[in-house]
Amino acid sequence: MPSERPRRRIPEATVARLPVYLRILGEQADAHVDRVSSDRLAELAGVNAAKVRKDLSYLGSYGTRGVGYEVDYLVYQIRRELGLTHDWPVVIVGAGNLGQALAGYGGFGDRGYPVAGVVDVDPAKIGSVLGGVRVRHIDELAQIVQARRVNIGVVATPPAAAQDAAERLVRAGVTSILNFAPVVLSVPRSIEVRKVDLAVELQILSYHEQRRADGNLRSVGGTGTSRPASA
Amino acid sequence: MPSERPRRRIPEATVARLPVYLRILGEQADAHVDRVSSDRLAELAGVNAAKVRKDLSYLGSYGTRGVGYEVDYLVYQIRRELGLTHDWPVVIVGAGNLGQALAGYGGFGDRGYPVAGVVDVDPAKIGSVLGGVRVRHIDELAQIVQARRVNIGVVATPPAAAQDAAERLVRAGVTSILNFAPVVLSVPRSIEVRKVDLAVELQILSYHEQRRADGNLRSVGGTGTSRPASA
DNA sequence: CCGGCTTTGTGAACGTGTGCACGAATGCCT
DNA sequence: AGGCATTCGTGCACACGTTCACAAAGCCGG
Repeated sequence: MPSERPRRRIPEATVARLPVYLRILGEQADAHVDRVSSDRLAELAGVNAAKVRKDLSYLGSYGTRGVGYEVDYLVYQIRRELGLTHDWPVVIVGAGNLGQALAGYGGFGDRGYPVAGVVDVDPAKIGSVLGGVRVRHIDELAQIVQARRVNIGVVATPPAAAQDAAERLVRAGVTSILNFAPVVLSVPRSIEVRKVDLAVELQILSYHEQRRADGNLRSVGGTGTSRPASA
Repeated sequence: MPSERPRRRIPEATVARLPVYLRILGEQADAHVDRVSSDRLAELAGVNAAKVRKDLSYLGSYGTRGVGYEVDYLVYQIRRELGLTHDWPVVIVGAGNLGQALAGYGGFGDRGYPVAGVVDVDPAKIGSVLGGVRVRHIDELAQIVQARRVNIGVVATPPAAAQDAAERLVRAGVTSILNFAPVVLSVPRSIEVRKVDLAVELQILSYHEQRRADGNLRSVGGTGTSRPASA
């Protein structure tokens, strides 16, 4: 058993793919498949086989030449690298539509990210219960973060409140933020921020659709009685 | 008035930033700011100024040296490039929690992506009304797509149903898909797919938290039951 | 025990994205 | 009108990411 220390510095692009491999490997394990080749894994993940091998090689040499990778062992190694050997409680700021949906969504705690708390500024929302958690006032944020040792905060506020929410999270001791507000958060460099923005995704898609249209039917060259939708 | 044809192929990385610039510029316009420099825009977008200039240069030469960019004009150019001069109706497959949330979420149609339809397989869900749209049976998908000229489909089904949903969307004529299911969709290369996956985002964050913990308290050489220190 | 088959791990080439640094263009002030 | 300060546009070098191609390493059949 080669229990090497996983040497470091995994490229970001690889880190972003590891969760995908992990999910696929989990499915394979459920299907009682005990070995996969990089080729097979690549096919299932929709990427290149060489990329799979290179990605996995950052974890260490856990494959067997001529055979492939043992599913269970690989699952274990990826989970370890992603820090999934224990739970990471999260705190949600904002109990509006999105915050409610997130807290209510079961597959949050199920997957190792239990909701340690939901906070809001609106007194009307405080006290209501979301996904088994009572909504508390945002002033209690620091207390929750410290008591439950929360490292990850979720910003689910309206855009105008997002920056303040982020600052409160940072002050409370959170070091990673998942931001759902369509706002660029300004936080210390040491804080890790990821953004989920529906509007951005749709606009990227419509860009491609637009190109498609431009290319195909160039006859319709309308400079356009353009109908701007309210940004 | 340099009304050039938008020539060239814009790099994906740039396309992904244009929506961010666009939102910021919109805010500036609302605040009656009529000119911005690349420096200012970079600050607001949280990126490098040279990157802003290079990104904008792909749209054409729309700045004025020594002065900056005219906000309104830039907004217009970005909107044009992103295909936001007209609406892009979307169809949502899956009327579960997520589908309901998406359809009910106002800022969908408001931003140029009206919900042309919501479909599901479950007879129990059909007929209910979400965000002003009646849920219809998935067999009506093709009809909706053609009648409303839908190019963008949203997959909001459980994982097991996602691939089928994608195939139906493609068959119905949709050419771009926004996928919320934690599944790698297999579709023709010509179809544009974007994925939004909460679990992946959280796992990327916990990876970084994990590293932080590993680095800080190296004394706990353990198998990973280490409790992360909140930095 | 050897030769052939399979599949990993990785060096090297290539492509994409980033950031610096500077020339070029423009407005403003004297 | 000329000089100065400002800011864009972009060539260039470097970093990062992807893909190819192949030697190394392991399994299996005879």
